[in-house]
Amino acid sequence: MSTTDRPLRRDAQRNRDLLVAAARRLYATRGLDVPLEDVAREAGVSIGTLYNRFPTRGSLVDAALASKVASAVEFAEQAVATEDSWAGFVWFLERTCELQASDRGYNDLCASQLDDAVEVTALKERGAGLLRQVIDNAKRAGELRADFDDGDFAFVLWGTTRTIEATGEHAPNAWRRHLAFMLDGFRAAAAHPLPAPPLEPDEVARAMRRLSGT
Amino acid sequence: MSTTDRPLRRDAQRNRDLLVAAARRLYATRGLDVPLEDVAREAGVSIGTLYNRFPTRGSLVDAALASKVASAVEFAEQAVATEDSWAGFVWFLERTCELQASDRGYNDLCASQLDDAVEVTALKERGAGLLRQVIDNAKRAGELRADFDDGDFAFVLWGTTRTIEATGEHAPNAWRRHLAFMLDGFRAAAAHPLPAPPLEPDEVARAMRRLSGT
DNA sequence: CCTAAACTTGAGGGCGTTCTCAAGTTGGTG
DNA sequence: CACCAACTTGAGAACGCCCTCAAGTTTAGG
Repeated sequence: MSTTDRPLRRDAQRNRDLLVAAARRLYATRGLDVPLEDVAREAGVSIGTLYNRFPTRGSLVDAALASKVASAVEFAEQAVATEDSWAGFVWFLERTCELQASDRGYNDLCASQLDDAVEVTALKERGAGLLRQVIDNAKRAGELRADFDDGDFAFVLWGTTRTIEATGEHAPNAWRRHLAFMLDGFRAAAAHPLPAPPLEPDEVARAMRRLSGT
Repeated sequence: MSTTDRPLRRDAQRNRDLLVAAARRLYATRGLDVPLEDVAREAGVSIGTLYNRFPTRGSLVDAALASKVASAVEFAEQAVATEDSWAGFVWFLERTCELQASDRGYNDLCASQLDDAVEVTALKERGAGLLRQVIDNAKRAGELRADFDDGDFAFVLWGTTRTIEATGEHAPNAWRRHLAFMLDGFRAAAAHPLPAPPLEPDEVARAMRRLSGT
C-alpha cells in the first residue's frame, strides 16, 4: 500500500493501470514467467515505460496479484469464523485451490517467494497466522489429526500447485481429487505415525525460495 | 538398447562414456535443465562432440538415466511379488521416492515426458504395467481403497517430486512425511467419496508433457 | 606407412530475454 | 504561454543458451 509520496502524472498513472491490467491477463493464462516485453506489448506501451513503473519483477507481480492474495486471506478469516472447524479447514483449502486453478500466475505465486513483492509477502504472513488458527481449531475439534503441523500445509500447496500446473488445461477438476486424497489422510481417524518431523517455518520459507529460482 | 549398427571408434566411445558420466554427475546435482555446454565442459570435450554423440537432449538423458529407471522397474517387480500387497505398495512408493530424492535429474524425469528418450519411455511403460498390478493386488487385499486408480499415482509423483525439489537440500526427509500423509489417505479405511473422476491414461501423458515444457 | 572415413573442435550465427540510456514528448504550474 | 520536471520511447548492449559447420585431427585397415 505504498501511499504515493507524490502522485503520478496523469499519463503515467494511465500507463501504470494498463500495465497492471496487461500483467493480470498474461499472468493468468501464461504464468509468472511471461517475458516482460510481452507484458509491455500487451499494454500497448514501451518496454522502457514498464521499467519506469516497475523496476523489479516482483513489483509488477505485487501490483498485479496482491488483490488475489488478499482475497485468499479473507477466505482464511471466514474459515476461522466457521463454527464447524473441520468444515472450515476443508472449505479454506478448496477456496484457495480454486483460486489457484483459475489463475496460473497466482498458482505460480503460491509455490514461490518473490522477496521484492512486498505487499504479497505481507499478506501471506497474515494468511499464515490465520491458517494456524484454522488448523488449531480443527485439531481441537478432534477431526484434524493431532500431529498435523502448520508446515504441512506446504505439502498441500506443492502438491495441488503441480497438479493444477499439469492438468489445468485438460482436466480442470483433477486437483479436487488430489486434494480429497490428502484430506482423507489428514483426518484424525486416518492417522498412522509419521516418519519425519514437521518442517520448521524457516525451512518452508527456504524451500519456497528454492522453487522461485527454477 | 540401440545395438550399435557399427561400433564407435575407440576415441568416440571414450568421449561418449565421459559425456554420460558428466551428465550423470551434473543432472544429479543440478537437474535436467543444466546447459549442454556445461556437460561438455565437465566431460572435458567440446560442445560439438556432445552433439555428435547425442543429437537431441533426450538421447543424452536416455543414456544417463535409463539405468535408474530400470532399477525403479525392478522395484516394481519385487513389489508385485510381495505377499503382503499393501506393504508392497508402500514399499514401492518409498523406494521410488528415495531414488528421486537421491538424484535431482531423476526427480525431474519423473514428472516429465521426453519423447526422444526412447529407452526411458519404454521402461516407464513397463513400470506402468507393473504398477497396475501392485495397485490391483493391494486393492484386492482390501487395504488400498477401492476407488484408487492407476492415474492417481500421478498425484503421488507430482506431489513428492515438488516436495523433494523444494526441500531436498535442507530437509532431505521431508518427502517421507508428505508421502505418509498421502498413504494414510489411500487406505480403504480412510476413504470418503471422491469429488472427481480419475485421470485417463492419455490425460496423464498430456499432463506430463505439459510439465516438460516449463 | 598411407589413406579414407570417422571423429573433434570451437568460432560463430541465431534466438529470446533482460535492462539501460540519450533523445524526444507531455503534463502541470506559475 | 512558457518552461521544467516528469515521463515515454525504442534501439541496442549484454547475456546465456542452442546448434552448425568448415577445417583440422585421429583411427582403423589395407
